[in-house]
Parts: sequence; structure tokens; C-alpha cells
Amino acid sequence: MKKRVYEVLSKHIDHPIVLEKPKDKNFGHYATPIAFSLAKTLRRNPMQIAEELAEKLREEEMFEKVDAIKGYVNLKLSQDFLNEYAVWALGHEEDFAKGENGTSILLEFVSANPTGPLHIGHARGAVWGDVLARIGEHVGYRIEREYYVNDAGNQIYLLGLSVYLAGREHLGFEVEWPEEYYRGEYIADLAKKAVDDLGEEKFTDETFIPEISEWAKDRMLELINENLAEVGIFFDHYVSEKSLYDRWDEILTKLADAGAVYEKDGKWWLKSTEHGDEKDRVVVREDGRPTYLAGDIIYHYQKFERGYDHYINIWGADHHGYIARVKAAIAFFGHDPQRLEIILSQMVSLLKGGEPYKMSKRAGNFILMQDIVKEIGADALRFIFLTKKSDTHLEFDVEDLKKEDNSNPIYYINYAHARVFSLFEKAGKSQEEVFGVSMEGLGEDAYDLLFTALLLPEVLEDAFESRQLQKVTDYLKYLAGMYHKFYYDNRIIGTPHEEKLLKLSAMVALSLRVGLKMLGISALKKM
RNA sequence: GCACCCGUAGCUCAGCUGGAUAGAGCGUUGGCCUCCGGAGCCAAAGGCCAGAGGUUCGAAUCCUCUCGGGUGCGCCA
Repeated sequence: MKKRVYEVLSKHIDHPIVLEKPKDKNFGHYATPIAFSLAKTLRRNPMQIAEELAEKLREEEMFEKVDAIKGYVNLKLSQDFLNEYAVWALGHEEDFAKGENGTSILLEFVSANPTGPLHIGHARGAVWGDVLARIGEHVGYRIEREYYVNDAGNQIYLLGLSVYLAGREHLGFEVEWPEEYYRGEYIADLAKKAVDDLGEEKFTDETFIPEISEWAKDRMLELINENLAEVGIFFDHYVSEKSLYDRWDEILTKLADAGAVYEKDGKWWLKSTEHGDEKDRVVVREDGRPTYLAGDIIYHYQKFERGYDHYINIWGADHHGYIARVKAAIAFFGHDPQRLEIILSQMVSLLKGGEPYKMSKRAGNFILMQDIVKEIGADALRFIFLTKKSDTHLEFDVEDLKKEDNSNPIYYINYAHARVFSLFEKAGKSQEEVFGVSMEGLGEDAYDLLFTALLLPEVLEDAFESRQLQKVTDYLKYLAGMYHKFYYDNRIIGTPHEEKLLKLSAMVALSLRVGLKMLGISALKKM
């Protein structure tokens, strides 16, 4: 809708237009303060400009009313326009709110180390990335989801060592635990399975640790994927860090050719300060082994090689210091670092009944994602993360999400959706049979509701483009609230307007349903 | 010390490409079921938008500084 308004306005104004939704609905559906900015360039009174503009816009069929008030131009869409749009939307649920864009995006998220189960912090990035992708795809972007698997380095050895030792303990050997190893019951569980799968003999000698590491890492990745699948999150690609190092010599040569690296103290350094980093970073150690950053450099090199238009990485906020060096590497390869966008996902703290949530022993002092899913369900988990910006600290109480009243927004929204279905059932009608009904003669509040329901497309687009997913949840809560009130104020069944109001209800339900789908939450027809 | 994020109602948070009277949920107080699902609706109370300057027709929003909280600052991954 907004697009159509833009188009019409652009015919009359040769200037960038700001369209906003007025806070007070008496001011119409859309408003523009354009006269203020025009006043500056034209050196004329904004009120006059607004009035002249309003005069012209009144001739457009799309608007029922155009007012110039205090320099604002307020626009009210015509009922016919809203009606037509609703009829189309109801008949094309699959296409409703879809857009065309075509830009391809590689979205990397989660990328948790395969050394332990996912914890609650991972869950935030996981849900956020998944929904960003869902919405982006819906509004027309081509998005592929990728998981970067850190399957190289010391941590994998430590995982193997931990499983090896736990396996020995399981077999009855006396075990002396080193200072550094992975704790938590999952290691013991893994060890038992490893003993069964690999055989007891692998636990007799430390030389088998690399083999155990490999096995444990694969198994861990499977577990992580199971955790993610429980919440409905899947990936298109997995890229193994280990596999990348085959190309290190080639990439290092490229960096050297670009003048991006230099040798000092027997190490190779990336001149990341040239592109805004605080200090240069080591990429090859004295003993010749590449650092973790080297892996990331290769990874991003090949990402750009794969030719997407845009790249998004969702990282835990504790990695923020890493952004500058990765972007520096990209710049050295001659790519525009702006094409890589890093979204940070901030910390999460959990409460239960007002008290700090008890850490799971199983996790080794982490709150496991799967425990929270078990406790509040995947939908609630999704919703809580989606009501907040990704880059602010978040604290929530799991008890609140278990309540079944309006303190729980998912129930609130789904209740509105279910109400519509219950109305149709009560009326003995199918949704399809009212699609064609004219909506003429309904009151203002009905049209306000209809207009709000039709806002979904622009809400989704705005949410995706601004990377502010909470706009979708806010909108759904708002629309559901509006419908609850409408329902309370207006009797529907058995009135002369029954079919019209049912159609309106169907439109509201459609927006709620499509909106929830974008969040990966299913809409209930009955609760 | 440096970098990033944050500071809005008692609590958890929206609002931030500057725009008309600062919002929601919870909590508190008080109303609404002989009527389509009360898992709902209505209302009241509650704010120097951390503080101070600046930019301008206009600032919660942009800039600078100060104060407060979080996180990061290995050649670990």
C-alpha cells in the first residue's frame, strides 16, 4: 500500500518523500511532512505548500480525503482501494505480502563450536537468523543459510581428550583430569557411546585421541542439528574450517601480492590497521601454523568467490572486536567490506520466578537451549527473542512465558486468530464464500481494522530492511489487540453485516497467520 | 586505558534514516459475562526519555562531554 502511495505522490512531488503513519488516526492513514523540507528549498511558507499539494492530491482516486494541517499533508485511503486489496489478498494467501527483489544473500549464523550442546545465547542468534531468512525470502531476497563449523584446532583435540578420559573412567580406570577439558554430563554420555561405537581398545592409549576427536565432533554436530531441528531451524550449507586450510598457501600468496601481510619476529602479520583495526594481527605463528584468523580469512575469501550480492553474519556480541580484522582482509582482496554485514546478538539472562535460572550441570554451567525448549516450547522461545532488538541485552523470566493469558503474547495473538475460525464455524460459513462480498457500509472502526490488517507487507519489508524483527511481533500484537477490541464492540453473527464482518475477520486472520508463519510459529485454529 | 552495546513508567522492553499529545505488556487500583470463546474488553495512577552542552522551525531520536551498567581487548577457537 505504502508503495502505491509513494508512486502517486511522486507524480506530484520532485523531492524525496517521507511517509509516516500518524499517531492519531484522525490524521488519516498516511502523512507526510514534505512541505517542511520543500519550504526550505522553495523559501516559502510550509502551510501554503501543503495546501497546494493537498489540492492536487484530492484528484487522485486512491484517496478519500486529503488534508493540509499545520504543514502536514494527511492522506486517507479510499474504501474502494482497501476493499480491492483485501479481495486480492484473501484469494492469494500464498502471495500476500510477497515481494520481488532478487538480491542474493549468504546468511551465516549459529556457527557454534561442535564441542558442546547449544546454550541459550546460541538460541538467540539461531532464532534471529532463521526468522531474518524467512522474512527476507518472503519479501523477495534469495537467501542461503550457512553454518561455519569450527572443526579444527586445539578445541577439537580437547573434546577428544575429554571424551577419551571420560571413556576410561567409564571403563573403570583411575583418571587424572587435566586443568583444561570439557565438563558436563554430555561428555560422559558421549564417552559411553564412543566406547560402544569405537570399541574399548580405543581407550587404552592416547594415540587414539585424534580418532576419538573426529568421532566426537561429528556426533556433537549431529546433536546440535537435532537441537536446532526441534526449533525448526535448518541450514543449506555447512562449511568446514578444517577443509579450508588446504587453500592457505594460495590465499597467503594473494595477500602478499596485495601487500596485506608482512613478516616480523618470525611471524606473518595482517596489516589490518590499514583498514581501521586497532592493531595488526598475526596470521601465521612462528612454528608456521596459521591462526584462527587465517581460517576466517580463507572462509570469507571463498564466500566472496561464491558470488553473492550481500553477506550477513550473525555473531555473538563477544566477537565484536573481530569485525575490523575480517573486514580488513576483505578490503585487501579488493572487495567492498560494506557487502559484509555483521549483526551482533547480545547476551541473554534468564530468570525463573524472579530468581536467576539454575544452570544445568549437564551443560557444564550453561543454560541449555534444549532445556528451555522443553520447558516453554519452541514457539515461546522464538517469540521472546523476536520481541527485542538483537543488539540489546535481554532478560526474561521463563515463568511468564508459561502463563496462558495476555501476559503471553503468543496466546494473545493466537486467540485472535482462533476467534475468527470459531466465528466462521458458528456462522456455518466457509471463508471462501465471503471473499467476494462487498464491504460497503461498514463503520470507521472496521476500516481502521482492515487498513491495519493490510499493513503486513510493509511491516515485513521494513522489519527485514532495518533488521528490526521486533517490528513484526509488535505489529502482530497490535493487530490482535485491535481485533479483540473490535470483537468486543461489535456483534457479528446474526447482524445485517454478518458476511462483511466475517470477511473482515478473515482478512485479519490472514495477516496474523502469515505474520506468525514468518516467525516460524504456527497459527492455531482452535486453542 | 581502548573499542562495541546499553541507560525511556515500579519491572521487562518498544519508539531512534529528527516531526503533531512519549508507548506496550506485567504489576497496582477500579469497572465489564442472561449476548459470537472473559485465554477477552474498558479505565485510573505511574515519565525532568541517566545528566550537561550543541545542531534547528522542531531532539527520546543527530553531535560532544560526563556519570552508570554490560561485553570484548591472545599468536584460544
